[in-house]
Amino acid sequence: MDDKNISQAVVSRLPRYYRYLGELKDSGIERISSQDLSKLMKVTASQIRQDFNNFGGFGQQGYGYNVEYLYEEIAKILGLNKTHNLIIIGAGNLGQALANYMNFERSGFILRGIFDKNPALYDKEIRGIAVQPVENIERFIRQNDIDIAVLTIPKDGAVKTAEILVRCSIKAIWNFAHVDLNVPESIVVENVHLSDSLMKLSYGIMNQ
Amino acid sequence: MDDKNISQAVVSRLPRYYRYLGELKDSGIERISSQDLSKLMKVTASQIRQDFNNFGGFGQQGYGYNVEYLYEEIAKILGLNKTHNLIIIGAGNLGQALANYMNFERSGFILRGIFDKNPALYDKEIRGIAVQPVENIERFIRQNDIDIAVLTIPKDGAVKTAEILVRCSIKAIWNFAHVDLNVPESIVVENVHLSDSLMKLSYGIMNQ
DNA sequence: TATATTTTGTTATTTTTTTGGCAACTATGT
DNA sequence: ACATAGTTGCCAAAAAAATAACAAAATATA
Repeated sequence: MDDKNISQAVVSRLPRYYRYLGELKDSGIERISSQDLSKLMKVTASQIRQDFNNFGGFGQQGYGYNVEYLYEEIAKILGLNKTHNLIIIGAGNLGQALANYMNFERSGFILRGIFDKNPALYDKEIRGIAVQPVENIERFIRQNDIDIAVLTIPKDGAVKTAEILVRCSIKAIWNFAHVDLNVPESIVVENVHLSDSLMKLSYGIMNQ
Repeated sequence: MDDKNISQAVVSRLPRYYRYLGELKDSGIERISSQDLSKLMKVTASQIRQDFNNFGGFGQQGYGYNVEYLYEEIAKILGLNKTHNLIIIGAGNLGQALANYMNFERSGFILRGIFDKNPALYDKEIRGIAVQPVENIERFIRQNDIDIAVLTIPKDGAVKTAEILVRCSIKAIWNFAHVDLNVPESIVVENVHLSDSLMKLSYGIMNQ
């Protein structure tokens, strides 16, 4: 199904398709054509068909796409039918916000542990999970089958912590630190550089 | 300086250049060639030169680029030499995290107000700024020269609030809600869809 | 049932983005 | 002062991405 080399551009668009299809499904729409979806999403119908056809033919001529079926297929492509255990490293404002904010369980991402280097936080519980010392990270990952580490610590700590995560053979890092992590190709890194995003917004203001 | 139509791909890379140049500057490096920078950043030297040349010739043959000069020029391109007044709408976990987390002032983004619809938060102060009722938004924006609204509320509220922001002629919206805002072209919208990002990460795990 | 309409999957074309190549110019060393 | 090595800015080529076009197949309609 998920073949050779799908371009990053295509993958980036999948979550948006998934979001729109979810909304269509929730509002009881059974089928949709690429043309109707293109109007809704403000992209070309051609792009929609091209994107889906990277993963196989999900539609039917003269009919269009079955919303629920397509929704489920995209979920599979994105791996949302599997569950992932994750830990948050850095229990500061952002770490706590992510722990509370994201509806992890509902979407298959299960928060298993929270870590910080500040002892003042060790008696604190977030969503029923106690904050642990960072020294425990390595053992915890190995013992609890953790796939994903969320890095919400300052950049110096992030680089050092990434080295630990590499040693534990973590599968993926969701990196909120303002630094590029240098890890082997086999480890997935998804960066969320909020300051980069704000700078792009600033550029946008400057240029109409 | 900021000419006709710079592609979004180029603009997206500017904050990363800015980050690397800042680090070079802080470590006392005076000059750098596109080739050395390309090794550091793991992109091609050709792309670096092309990107910079979209905005003018910042380098010198046989010398390279002066780090501090280039750093400042990129700051200007991104509009970081100007200050922007912003408000946060939604004082939940994420809104509070952003208020505390981002070093707004240092980077020219000045937090002027925080709004929420929950009265329980109105006596609360975040970074010395009291949380206000959302009913105040329109007047506050007009009276305090607000450029940017940060939307950290659920999607239903976000769509309705965006309509208010359009009426106030806000310049830009930093949107953390899981919905695409439908606003006039003249208003800059920068989306941070965290769940999209997590889905991309999930896809990455699936496909090695 | 026959016909017109809709709509996909796929190939072809166009556009955009990235990379390569090089003349012109600068710095440095002798 | 001169030669050598380094480096940009820009143009050309290549690669990638987006869009258009259309045959084939299904649905809808009369």
